[in-house]
Order: sequence, then C-alpha cells, then structure tokens
Amino acid sequence: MLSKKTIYAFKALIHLAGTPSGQPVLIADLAKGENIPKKFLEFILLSLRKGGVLQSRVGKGGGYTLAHPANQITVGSIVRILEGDIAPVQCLSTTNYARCEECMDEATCGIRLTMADVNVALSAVLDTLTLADMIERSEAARNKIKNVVNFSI
Amino acid sequence: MLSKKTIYAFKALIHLAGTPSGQPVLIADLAKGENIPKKFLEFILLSLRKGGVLQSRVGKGGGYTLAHPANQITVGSIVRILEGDIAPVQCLSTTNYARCEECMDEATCGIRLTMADVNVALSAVLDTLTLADMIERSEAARNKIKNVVNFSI
DNA sequence: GGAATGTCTATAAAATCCATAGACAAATAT
DNA sequence: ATATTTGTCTATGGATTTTATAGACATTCC
Repeated sequence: MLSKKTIYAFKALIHLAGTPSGQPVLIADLAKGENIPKKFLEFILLSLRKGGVLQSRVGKGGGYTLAHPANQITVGSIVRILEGDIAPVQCLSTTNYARCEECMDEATCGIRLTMADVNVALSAVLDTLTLADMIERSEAARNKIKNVVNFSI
Repeated sequence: MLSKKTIYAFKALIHLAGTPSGQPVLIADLAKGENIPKKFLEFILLSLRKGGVLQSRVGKGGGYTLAHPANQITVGSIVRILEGDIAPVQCLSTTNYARCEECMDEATCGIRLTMADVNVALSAVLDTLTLADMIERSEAARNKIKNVVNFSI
C-alpha cells in the first residue's frame, strides 16, 4: 500500500504536468490546489528534486517545474524516490540492500527466490507506466463519461 | 515492502509444508525452529487459521497443520491475510475498500486508474505463486549448488 | 536593500508494527 | 474426574515509521 507521501507526490506532479510548460508553480499554490499540508509538501518536492524528477528556482518568479516531459517520468521512479524502494524484501533491493536477519543462505532462500519474481513483475509495470499515462487515463475516463451523457440527451 | 509478520508467516508455512503430512507441529517448535518470537507467532498462526490456510488441534498431540496441499496455498492469499491487502491504494481494495480522502471523482482519478493496472499485475503474480513454488525453488537452488561442487571435484 | 521564494534542520504528534503477559478453553490420557 | 497439554483470546506497552509543523537560512530578482 502506497503511503500518503507518494499519493501527494502524484497529485503534485499531475498538477505540474498540467500547467503550461516552463511556468514554475509555487509550493503554496500546489499545496492549496491539491489540498496537501504545505510543509509536508515542501519535503516531498525536495525529495523529488533530489531524485531528478523536478527542477526548482528560488526567488521571485521561482517555483517548481518538471525536470523532464511527463511521458519520460515513470511511476516507478516516483515510487522509488518516496517509498525508498519497490522490492518486497530488502535483500532484493538494489538501492537499499540489507541482508535479512538470520537468513542462513541467501542463495537458497525460497522466500527470496520467489519474491524475486514478484519484484520483476512489479518493476516491469511501474517502469512502463508514466506520469503521462496517469493524465491520459484520467482524460479518457472523463471523455467517456461526457460522451455517454451526450448520447443520452 | 513486506512486514516481518508476513516473512515469519512464510517461514512457518514452509516449515509446516516440510513436515510429514498430517503430523501437527507445536507453536513452540515452530518458534524455536524458525527463530520467531513465540507470542508473536501465536498471533500470526491464528490469523492464518482464520484465513483458512491452517488447521489446528488443541490438547496433547495437537498443533498446526496446513489446511490444504502446499501447491494450493497461494502467496497472494498469505499476503492478503497478513498485510490486509495487496492493492497499492485502498480505493482499489476489494477486501478492505475505503474511499480516498478528498478524491473528487473516483471514476476519473488518474492515480486510481493507473494503479489499477499495477494491482492487476501484482495480483496475477501473487495468485500464481504458491507455497510449493517457494519450496521447489529453494531445493532447485540447493541442487544446483551441489552439482557445481560435485563437478568441481 | 528588500521582498519573494525554495532549502534545511529540528522536533513532535499520530499511527502502525512488533512483541509480551496472563487468563482462558478445549482435548486427551490416566 | 482430574491433571496435563496445547491452542485461543484480550490487553498492554515499547519501538519504529509516517505524517506534519516551526523556524532559521540561502538564493534570486527587482
């Protein structure tokens, strides 16, 4: 289950992706617009910037912008930045590896070998989906509903 | 990331799957054998029993046994029992549904629509893999190592 | 220089996870 | 019947993580 932090990040990123390109958005505006506690959002945006997903500018006319086009920002990269990792067990993590306590032999651990499959499947989906997909799907759903309404008139 | 509770559950279940069939195993023996805090394990086993994965018998000669053959106990069912759910967002959970706070319109939420794909992919893997797979993979890895050793002699 | 804005550190409230204690209930053996 | 073995249940507390806030600081622009 994703944490609130990650959901907030998605909301903020979708908001940023929806603003005319190049136009920086203030933390305060993002917080207000997406109903996210401002100080908490500061921290989230900072993490995303350090993770290479966002760019920022300080001072008047400053704010946050996406560091790349929305279709190049994967859901996986966002999750990895905010959740620390995707791997179901830490002994499978590349970015945050830790040996499982009291695991006698990593090479023959059935849990690890099985979770490796889960890890691969999960990474595959998350690294395929992008911010642009999130927006497209939302729009597609909206259009579908609109059409149904139109037809029914 | 799976919690310790779930890892403990896997260990206990693998242990149970590896004992001659029908033979009940004591909580105390499982706790000692797998190095799991006994009282914590009690709670875990109870959850698994209520979830239909384990059977128990009280009194002398009692203990725990698998409720089904190991190849019929999916990893997904175990995770669902102990983690509460698999869905990345609660508004996608079937067993534990909750509306996301302040989600204006669930039908057009881009986060939800995207995470639905993740949910499908994740469920597919977890519901395909079984306890028997965990054991097979562990044995396969052990045999592989053994052969390498033999060849090198 | 002054205003606007992001950055950073410290801290704390709330929730969840991990673990333990102890009384209780059920089954079996004698 | 009674004693013994063993799982069941309720309550509780410590540890960790998540969520959130406060305030000083640094940078940019005018």
